[in-house]
Amino acid sequence: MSNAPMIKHSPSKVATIKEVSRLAGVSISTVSRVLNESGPVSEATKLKVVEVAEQLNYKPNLLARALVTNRSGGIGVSINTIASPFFGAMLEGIESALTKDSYLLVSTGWAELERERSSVEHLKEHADGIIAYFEAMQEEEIIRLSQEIPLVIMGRYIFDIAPNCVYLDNEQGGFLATSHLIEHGHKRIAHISGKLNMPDARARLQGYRQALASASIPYDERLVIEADFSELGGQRATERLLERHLNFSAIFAANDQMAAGALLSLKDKSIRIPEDISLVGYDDIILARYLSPSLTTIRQPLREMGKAAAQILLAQLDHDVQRQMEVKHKFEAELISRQSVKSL
Amino acid sequence: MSNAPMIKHSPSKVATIKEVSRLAGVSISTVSRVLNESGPVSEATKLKVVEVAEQLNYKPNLLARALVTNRSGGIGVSINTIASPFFGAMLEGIESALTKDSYLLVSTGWAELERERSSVEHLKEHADGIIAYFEAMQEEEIIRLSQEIPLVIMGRYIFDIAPNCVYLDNEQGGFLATSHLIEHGHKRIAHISGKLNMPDARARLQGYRQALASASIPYDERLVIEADFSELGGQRATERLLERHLNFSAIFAANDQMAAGALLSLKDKSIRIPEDISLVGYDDIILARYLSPSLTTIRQPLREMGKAAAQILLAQLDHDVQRQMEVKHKFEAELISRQSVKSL
DNA sequence: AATATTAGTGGAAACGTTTTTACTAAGCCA
DNA sequence: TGGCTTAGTAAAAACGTTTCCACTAATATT
Repeated sequence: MSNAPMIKHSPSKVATIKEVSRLAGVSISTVSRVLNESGPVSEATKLKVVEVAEQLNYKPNLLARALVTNRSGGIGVSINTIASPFFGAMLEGIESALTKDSYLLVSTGWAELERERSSVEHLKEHADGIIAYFEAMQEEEIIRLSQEIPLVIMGRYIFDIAPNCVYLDNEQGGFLATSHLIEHGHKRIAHISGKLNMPDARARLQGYRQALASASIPYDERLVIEADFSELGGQRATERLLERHLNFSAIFAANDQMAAGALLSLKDKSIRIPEDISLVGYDDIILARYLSPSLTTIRQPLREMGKAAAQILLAQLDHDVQRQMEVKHKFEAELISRQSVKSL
Repeated sequence: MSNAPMIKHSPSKVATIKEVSRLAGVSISTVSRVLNESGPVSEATKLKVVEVAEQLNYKPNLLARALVTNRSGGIGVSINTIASPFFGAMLEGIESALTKDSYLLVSTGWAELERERSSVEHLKEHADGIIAYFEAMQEEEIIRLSQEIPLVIMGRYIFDIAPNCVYLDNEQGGFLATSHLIEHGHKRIAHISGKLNMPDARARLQGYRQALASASIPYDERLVIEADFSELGGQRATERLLERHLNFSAIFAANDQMAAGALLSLKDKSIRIPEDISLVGYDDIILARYLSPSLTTIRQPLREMGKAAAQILLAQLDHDVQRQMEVKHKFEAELISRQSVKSL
């Protein structure tokens, strides 16, 4: 390393509005008016100012601007984890909706209450508004939080702050998945649910029950098992399910990761998919396409939802209630049919 | 929506340092000294100030602080895309190294020159320093950029700014992958490389050649084909490779996505893996574990590398050259052995 | 013709901090 | 005892903007 080159940082004195005003022979306020188009300026001075600004390569100091306008442009996003196709897609959607002078600020909460709290606390100090996917935090706390800073909640419907929620119709999604299996002749359908303290998990289970009911299939609670949305959880749940000897012909897992776990367990026991047991997941993460067999699943329009969340937040920051309402809040799930389901 | 509740934002006047000073009966500067421990203060006043600050729930306005210190705390990260296990892991590593008063600012460049430029241009205005993974941007431009703002480059070694590079020894990685195949008795080994204008791709190819040479296997350029790091590219490359009828028994693909594409192509032609052809990928993205057969691959310690990049940048921002040098810059690849390789 | 509006401009306040400078009183060394 | 350092504090400058206010000159309105 001793022969490694040293990097010289040219201090490169950046031009301030003051220098622009001096060189253009006008006042600071006039420069500001020209650059922000915030007041009447004669064509001649406008030209002059723009020319000088260009020549000096003047870039307004965003910190100074932020201080006086009390708007930094930061949009904070709090999610469970970054390295997941689920949140990744959401983030991409959010980023796609950002305006030129806003920027994306990411912080992870790891689905733990304390970390979700500190994540959001941190964002509160730096961002103008927050988009959050909370897993651990309870409604009451979220509502309180939304009184302190503009907040859009993803993946969850909370009545008190409904205009600030972007969510999937999970009941419809659960219904869709289960109906798909029923249409393929399945009657004994197991369900691996997520943690039932989460509204998402409850809604999917509800959709499952609805679909059964619509087809006049009796609900058997022994066919339903609660797991934790993780791959390992899916594995364990499947094993316990098999131990019950309930003779089911299909499984609907409340997310793809659990479905992947189920797949591993079944393969382990030499149970063939879809010949012996059909499998449906939920989320359509990238993985689903690559599993073998590829996984039939429910797709959430995550990018669109992320985009909507950002649009709602930006509208709210502009106090544009109209625009905020016009954005779509409730999204519909879609069934992606692949190879893990077979007709009985 | 007409019955949707309205959210009332309590303006919740936040306390300023001025009010703290008034209530504590001291000057503003004293408050600042207490809170930043930046000067001598008597025990008595210290206590008083802390008490009042606590009582008012005083939080310094970070924008004001940033203006005067000329440090926002923002760490900008420019990457190809967020929704990928590769960059996701990197981001997690970066986030893990951030201090309490720095925050993560993410922007995507989509591997296109223009977008990489605007991404970084945007970050320059908001962040104190930047960590970037550039795919399209050329060395010369990167070097110039690094003179304008503290910049750490990931996944690439650039001599002129070596102390600011965090990268994998890709030659060693290519060597590892190829040697693994050779150890399993393979002699005719094809290589699907990435775009060869990228140093990573060149280094991996170089490692491949080194391994062949070490085993005294002659290099056959017809066994090497250039693709673009994408799944589809891997598919096409495999098909072209097969058309050449070169009778190879193994493929080393320069990343997992191309390996996944190769897998699809081979399955399509009813070629069995690993019985007929062995396959090694590179990167160990999550996908690799789930492919069928699961993919033997080369792992980059992405989290560690992201963490190192952040540490280097933070050290540099603190003008701590010592600390900056102590962080590891060059990382070693590791072979992850799974089911896609079989002895001949 | 008198008055009200408006375009166009500059000066200065304000945003909420950190930091520099200046001052006082006390302790120390010679 | 007299000058020198130092702890402890306050006042004020500085950071670089936006925005409010005041002013002039020109134009429009009555």
